[in-house]
Amino acid sequence: MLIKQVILGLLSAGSLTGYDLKKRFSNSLMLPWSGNSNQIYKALLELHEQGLVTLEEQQQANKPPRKLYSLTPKGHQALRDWLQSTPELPQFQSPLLLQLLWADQVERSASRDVLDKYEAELSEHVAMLREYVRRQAPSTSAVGEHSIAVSAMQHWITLYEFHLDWVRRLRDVLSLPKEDE
Amino acid sequence: MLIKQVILGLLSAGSLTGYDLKKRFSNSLMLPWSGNSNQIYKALLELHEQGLVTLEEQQQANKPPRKLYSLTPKGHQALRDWLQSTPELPQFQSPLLLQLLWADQVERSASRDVLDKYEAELSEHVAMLREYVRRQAPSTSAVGEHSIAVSAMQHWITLYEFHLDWVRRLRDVLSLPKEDE
DNA sequence: CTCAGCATGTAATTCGTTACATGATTCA
DNA sequence: TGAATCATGTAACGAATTACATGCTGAG
Repeated sequence: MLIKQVILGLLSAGSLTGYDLKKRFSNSLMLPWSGNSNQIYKALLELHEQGLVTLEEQQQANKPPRKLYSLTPKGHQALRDWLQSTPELPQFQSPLLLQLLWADQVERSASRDVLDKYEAELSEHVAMLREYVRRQAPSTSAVGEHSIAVSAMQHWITLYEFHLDWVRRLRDVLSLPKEDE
Repeated sequence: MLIKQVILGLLSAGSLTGYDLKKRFSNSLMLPWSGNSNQIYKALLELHEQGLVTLEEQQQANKPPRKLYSLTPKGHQALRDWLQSTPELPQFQSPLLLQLLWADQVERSASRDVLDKYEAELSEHVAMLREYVRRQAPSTSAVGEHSIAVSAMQHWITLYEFHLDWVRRLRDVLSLPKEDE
C-alpha cells in the first residue's frame, strides 16, 4: 500500500489532519488516488498503530475534534527507508492503445472519430497539467520543490505531451485519403 | 470492467478456451492483467449470460471438458461498440516519480543509488519489450496486426524508452560533483 | 434558507492478486 | 519419480471507488 508512504511524505512537510490529506489527494494531479476518506482514515489508523505518526486531538466546541497527525522519528525513518528502496517499474495504462489493437474491426473513419474526441479531451487535460505546474512551481507548499522533484513533475507532463503528439500524428494520418491497403 | 471487452477482442480472431485466454493475458506485455483464472472464468460466465459468447463443450475422456468460447453476432457488435467509444485518459503510474517528490529527505548519493538500480531493471524491461514486438511483428497470431495496432504498440514501447532516457539523464546529473545548492 | 466547506468516519461494491484444489498427461 | 502443461474452477485477501451518515459554520 504505497498510499501510506505518500502520507508519510506529505506529513514530512508539516502536520496535517485526515481532511487535509484528503484534499491534497484530490487536488494533486500527480497522486494517483481519489482522496476517498475510507482509505485515508484507515491508513492513518494503521500508521498510528505502527507508531509512525502521533495525533494531537484538538477539541473545539460543537465540532468534531480535529486530529492533527505528525510524523514520529520512526515515521520519518520509514519515509527515508521507502525513498531509498528500489521502486517498481512504471505502468503506462492506456485504454486507447488497447482499443487500437482491434482497430481493424471497424471503419477507418470510426477510428478517426475516436481519435478526434480523444485528442480534444487529452489536450485539455495536458493544458490543465501545464497550468498546474506553472501555478505550483514557484511555491513550495504542496509537495517538495527539490530540483529532482521538479524534474520528475516536468517529465511526467512531458509523457502526456508525448502521448498527445503521437495521437495527433496518428489522427492526421487517418484523415488522409488512404492509398495503401 | 475493460477485461470483458478485451476478451471479446481476443475472441474476434477465433474461438478460445478460458485456459487459452489465461495464457494470452499472462504472456502479453501490453495487456495489463495478470491472467488470473478467477477474473477470466467469471468474465466468461457473465459474457455468456449476456449472450455475447457461446460455448461449445468438448468432452474428452478422463479430462475436464474443454469449453471453447466463440463470439456471437451480439458479442461482435459489443466489441465494435467498445472500439468506437471514447476511451478514458491514460494513466502513467510511476512509483519512482512519487519517490522523487520527497527526494530532498535523503542524501543525493542515496537517490543516485536508487536511480542506478532502477535504470538497470528498466533497461532490461525495455529490451524485453523490444524483443517482444520484434518476435511478434511479422506474425499475426496474438493480437491484431493492423497498421494502427502496430503503431500503438510501437508508441507504447517508445513511452518506456522515453522514460528510460530521462532516468539516465537524471542519474548522470546526480553523478556529477555538485556545484549548486 | 440553502449550499459549500469543515471534519470525522462507515458501508457496499468492484476489481485485482495470489494461493489453493483437482486430476490427467507427457517429458526428462 | 517428479515437474510442467492442460483445464477447470474456488477462496481469501487487498486495494480502490462511490455513496452514505452526522453535524456544525459561514456566505450569499
